[in-house]
Amino acid sequence: MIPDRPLEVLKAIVRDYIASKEPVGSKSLVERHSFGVSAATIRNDMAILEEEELIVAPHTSSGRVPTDKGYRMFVDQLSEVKPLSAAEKVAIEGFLSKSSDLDETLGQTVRLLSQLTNQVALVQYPSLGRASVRHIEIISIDEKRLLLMLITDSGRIQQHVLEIPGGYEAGDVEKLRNLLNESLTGKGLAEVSAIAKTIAQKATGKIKPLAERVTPELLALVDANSQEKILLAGTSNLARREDDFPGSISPVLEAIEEQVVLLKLISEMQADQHGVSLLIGRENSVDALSSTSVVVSGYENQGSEIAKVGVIGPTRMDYSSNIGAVRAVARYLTKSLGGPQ
Amino acid sequence: MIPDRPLEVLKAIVRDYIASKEPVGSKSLVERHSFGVSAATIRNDMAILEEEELIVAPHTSSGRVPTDKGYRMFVDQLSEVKPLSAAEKVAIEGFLSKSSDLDETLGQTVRLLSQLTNQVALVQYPSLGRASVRHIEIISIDEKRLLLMLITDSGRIQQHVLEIPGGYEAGDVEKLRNLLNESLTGKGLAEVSAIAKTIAQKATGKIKPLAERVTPELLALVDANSQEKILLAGTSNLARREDDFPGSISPVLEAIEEQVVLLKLISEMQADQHGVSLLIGRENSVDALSSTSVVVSGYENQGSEIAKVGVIGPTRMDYSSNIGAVRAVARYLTKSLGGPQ
DNA sequence: ATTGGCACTCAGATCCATTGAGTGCTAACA
DNA sequence: TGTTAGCACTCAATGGATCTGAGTGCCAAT
Repeated sequence: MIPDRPLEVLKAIVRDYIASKEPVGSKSLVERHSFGVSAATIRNDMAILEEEELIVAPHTSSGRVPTDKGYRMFVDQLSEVKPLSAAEKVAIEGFLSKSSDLDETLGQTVRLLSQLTNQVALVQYPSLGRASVRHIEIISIDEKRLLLMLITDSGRIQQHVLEIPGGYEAGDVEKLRNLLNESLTGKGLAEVSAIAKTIAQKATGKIKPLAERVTPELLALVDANSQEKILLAGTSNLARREDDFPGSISPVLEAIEEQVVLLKLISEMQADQHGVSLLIGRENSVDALSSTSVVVSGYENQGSEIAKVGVIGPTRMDYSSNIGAVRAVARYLTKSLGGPQ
Repeated sequence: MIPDRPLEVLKAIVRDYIASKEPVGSKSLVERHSFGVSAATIRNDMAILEEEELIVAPHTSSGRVPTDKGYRMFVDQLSEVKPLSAAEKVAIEGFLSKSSDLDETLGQTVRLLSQLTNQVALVQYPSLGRASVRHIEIISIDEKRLLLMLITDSGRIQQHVLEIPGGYEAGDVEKLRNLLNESLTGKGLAEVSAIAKTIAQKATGKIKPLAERVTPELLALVDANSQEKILLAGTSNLARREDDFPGSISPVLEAIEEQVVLLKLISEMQADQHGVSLLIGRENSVDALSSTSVVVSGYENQGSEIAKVGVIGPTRMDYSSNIGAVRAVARYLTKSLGGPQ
């Protein structure tokens, strides 16, 4: 176990390093903070911290820098996070109270979060594990094309245009729509595939060919729907902090653009005491992201946790305020989505 | 007018500089190309080019680098562009023949183009100047919410969820939908706003409150629809070429993320002889983009030119192949969109 | 018009000495 | 036992000073 004062020293080192980007030494430490002991004593404490691999010296004789493990201990010790300023709260309220459309809401959220934190913000579209069908709609576009829509109770809307080479009759479309809605509304997405197949078989007479054309597309929509999706904003915020990345930022940007990688990463994260979860540096398994940290929180849609929202930035980030911002935005997002019910 | 050989020298300089990123000098020039004259002669030619501000020497005594004006002359001289490889053509065909959904098609296109060129690719959503209403749909989501949809003949689909605090009756919705479609289908978007207002006034009896709730939202959809929109892909490709940008790339990335700026830029561009239009370096008015070039081509949807697709990258880019790729992708995109008609 | 020759320039590499922040250790101290 | 002052030591960074070489501009000869 690490004694008290060394722990304080660690916190001070993290804070100073985050603020200055310079390795911090014993002298500047006693100057800036009032530990009531001399630099030599601090040096002894720092030796302990180095022993524990919480800090490291970039060069034999220079100040110390927190390791991933050091940051981790720092955030775990973090009892309260920096609350948002009044102005920030107003900004959040204003942004999120506008719209009731899922796409818009998520888009605004992610832009807001990136502005609030000056980091790259990300939001995951509601996952479909527990979602169910709210409504299925088939709309006539022209003589040979239909628009098939699937609306889930999580508010996600998926649509696809399909060609009907031989044309169709309005009445048949109407019948099929009613049939589909009767059998599928309220069912979980997982069940849809089984049920839809029997519909195609049971369908009688004229609407059979139409049903056989439409149901596979419907299944494709379900699939596309359960495909996870991420929205990003503020990529340039990463570039602005170029020098926090050893070689070049480009591999980092590439990794972030790769949705699959990001999805895997955040889906494995579990919320901790603050309702917020974070991965620091090499704690994540993606090599290109070894000098970034990810801060996410789950948000809820109509009462059940469904997806994550958060930021990604250099390990040397202001954890306290980022955690605060992510948590606040997740809460407001939950409120905004769950509200109208 | 610039004599023949100096022009050839300019071309050689551009090509060598694009390939090597090193300022190119008279000696390496005669080595790599067979001009049949000595380095001293080339130096004289280079003096002419410098006089014309087509090339410039970064330092008093170093090789020359093309200026924006030099690049411009180079591309204007470019009689044929590099054709795509067979593999690239296959990739394009494969990518674009899949889907008939506008969103998907544009998304795939932009990713394809960014891979093909290793640049940041962009595609503008069809503009709405000449678009008209194909269909308006109102779908019941639950007791107190409706989904309003606007489908234009350019294939763009816009939707919005709206709350009806007091609830509504299915029959009224049906009536309103029919009313709206009867009066608006086929009308240009510009006319919609005038017509919709009279509808709200003319609506009688029970459906009047509903009409008054819905029509403003419909107008909002039209607005949102005529708002231009751009899709980007491959931002990390810019970062990979960091050293082509003087200070830092971050202002460049910021400018590119700023859709308004980009839209203004590309909407002012007019196609030239290749069906492709380009802005080189400071030819564009955005300061942050002064060391980038933009290559765009218009694409058509159902026969009328509606929007642009292209790439943006460092001035020191391979114009020949980028022009080729942009042109090819624009053509295939036109084919893919205009096809199903 | 082209060329060989030559003096000149200047960015970049290399080397070296200096500086100073910071360390680790030890011996004295409370 | 924990704290401190003192001191020798390390090493990245800084700033000349020097060297090198690719490349230029110009001139006289062809």
